[in-house]
Amino acid sequence: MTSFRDSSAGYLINDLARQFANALQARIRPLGLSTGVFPVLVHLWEHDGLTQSDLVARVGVEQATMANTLARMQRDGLVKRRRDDRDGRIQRNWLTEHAKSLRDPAIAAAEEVNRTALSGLSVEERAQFLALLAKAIATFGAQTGEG
Amino acid sequence: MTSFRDSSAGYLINDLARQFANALQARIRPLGLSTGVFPVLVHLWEHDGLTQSDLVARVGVEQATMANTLARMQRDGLVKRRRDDRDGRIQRNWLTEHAKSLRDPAIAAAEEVNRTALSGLSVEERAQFLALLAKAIATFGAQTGEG
DNA sequence: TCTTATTGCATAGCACGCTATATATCAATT
DNA sequence: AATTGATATATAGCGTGCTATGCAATAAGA
Repeated sequence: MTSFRDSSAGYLINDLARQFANALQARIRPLGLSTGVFPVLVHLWEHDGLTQSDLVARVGVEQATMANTLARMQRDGLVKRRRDDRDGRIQRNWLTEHAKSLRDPAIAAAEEVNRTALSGLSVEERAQFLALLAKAIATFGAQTGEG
Repeated sequence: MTSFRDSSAGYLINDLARQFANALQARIRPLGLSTGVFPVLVHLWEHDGLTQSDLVARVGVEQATMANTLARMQRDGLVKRRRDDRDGRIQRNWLTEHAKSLRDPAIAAAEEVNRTALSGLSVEERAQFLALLAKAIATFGAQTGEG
C-alpha cells in the first residue's frame, strides 16, 4: 500500500529541496551568506553589474523577491547599487570586493552539499538524475509560460 | 562551458521545487488551501487525531514550523485541537468536516501538477526519477541525522 | 506637446521554513 | 515532597518566496 506521498514527485522534491537548503545554509552561514543570495551571487560572479530585471530573468524568482534579496545584500555589504546615467529607472548591481572573495569557498560549500546528497548514487545515476531534473524543469517551464 | 548552476543538483532541485509549489498553490488556492498545509492534511486524512509531535515526525519540518502551520489551519477552520485528558501537554488535531471534504479535489489537484511536471518524461523515466528522488532523500537523511 | 503605455523598482502583507528560547506539564530522582 | 529532567507546545525574530499594488522614469502615439 504505497500512499500518495511516497509516489508524488512534488512531495519528494519539496522534501529534498528543504534538505538541500538546510545543508547549504549550515555550510555558508560561517561565510555570512544565506541560501537566497546564493543564486544571485552565482550570476553576478559570472557577470557583474547586472540590473535587477536581468537577475529576475536569470534566477527565475519574482521581481519583488529579487528586490528584497538585493536590499538585504546591500545591507550586508555584498553589492553596491548605482543608477544608470542614461536611464534613471535602472540600477546596476556591483559586487563588493568582499562578495568577490567569497566565490571560491561558497562554491566549494555548495559542491560539497551536492556530493553529500548524491553520495548514495552511482555515477550513472547522478547523470540520469541531473538530466531528469533538467527535463522536468524544461517541460514545466514550457507548460506554465516560458519562465 | 557548462556553468556551475547547470550541473548543481541543489540548484536544479530548488528551481523545480519552486515550480511545483507555485503550480500547486495556483490549483489549491480555490479550495482555500496553501502548500504548507498540504502535507499535514495528507497525514491527517490517513490518520486523524495526530498530535503536533506526531506530525513533526511524519512531515519532517521543525516543531516551530508545525506549530505555526497548525495555528493557521485552526484559524482557517481546517482542524480543531483538543487537549488530552490524561496528558495535559498533548493536543490532538482533528480534521473538520470541511477539511475532510477537501480530500478528493486536493489530491486530484496535486496529481494533476505531478502529471504536468512529468509529462515530458517517459514512463520509465518517471519511475527512475521517483526512485532517484527517494534514494537521494534517504542518503541525505542518513548523513544528516536520520530525520 | 500632451496623453497614454511600458518599464524598473519598491513596498505591503502574507505563507512557510528556520533557529533560539520560553513555558507548562508529566516523569523520575532524591 | 521537592527537585531535576524530559516532553509538548508556543513565541520571537528573521530569511525567502509569493501576489498585489504604487510610483517614477522612459517610450510611443495622438
